[in-house]
Amino acid sequence: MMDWEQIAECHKALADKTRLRILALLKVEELCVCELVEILNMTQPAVSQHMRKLKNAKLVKERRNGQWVFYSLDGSIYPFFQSVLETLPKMRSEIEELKKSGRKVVCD
Amino acid sequence: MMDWEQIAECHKALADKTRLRILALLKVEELCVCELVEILNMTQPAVSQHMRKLKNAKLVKERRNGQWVFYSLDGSIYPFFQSVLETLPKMRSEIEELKKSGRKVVCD
DNA sequence: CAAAAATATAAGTACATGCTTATATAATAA
DNA sequence: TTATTATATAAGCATGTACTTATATTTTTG
Repeated sequence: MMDWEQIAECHKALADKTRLRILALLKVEELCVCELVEILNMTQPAVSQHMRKLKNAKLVKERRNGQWVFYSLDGSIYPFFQSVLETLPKMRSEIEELKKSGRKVVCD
Repeated sequence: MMDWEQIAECHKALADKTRLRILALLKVEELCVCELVEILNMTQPAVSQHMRKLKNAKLVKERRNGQWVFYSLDGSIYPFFQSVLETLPKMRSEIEELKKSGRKVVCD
């Protein structure tokens, strides 16, 4: 069973418009920080700090590939996480824009 | 469809240990402020301020009966609210304690 | 190795949050 | 009507949050 503090921590991570948008973007596909910087039009440290909060709350996991760090959804420890994600507005078009602009990171 | 700001507001309301406990208590039955003050062992203004946040986020609704204001769960506008509630630790025993101590409010 | 690119961390600042105490409002009871 | 009980609101304060700019770390490339 989960304790009060941990459930509250999870909702603190969800209690910010920018982090909700990040989660909605990761629902489409994994993304690295520099891609999120482009899409969200925010500074790199601001995005990095949001990712740290999401990671500490165990809502995302990271995977390093070369110079990039790719983030993807996790959240499996919270039974309600999936249904929170389903409520978020769709962000597919923002990622399409990124691809069209040629700024999608391609590696491997 | 719900906007980012409103979803974030909802999670801000859920991002506090005390408010999560209040919701878990209201899952058992509707309660008035003075009962919550007893159970949570907090000052009355502190509880009132938490109830205002929950009400503004549309997670609870209020019903006045005489000098008491009874709060009960709402949250129907958020598709994920029910599954958030199901994750919360049980609080049935705390309300049993209140009844045994003779501090349960009886009216009508 | 030195330079470049991606990311993380640190310090500073403005604003939000959760409590406190004091006071206001509302309904009931004497 | 006056006192009592329940609740709400307001102001003040300590702490937390989300950004900023500056700098550190990590990996790749020449």
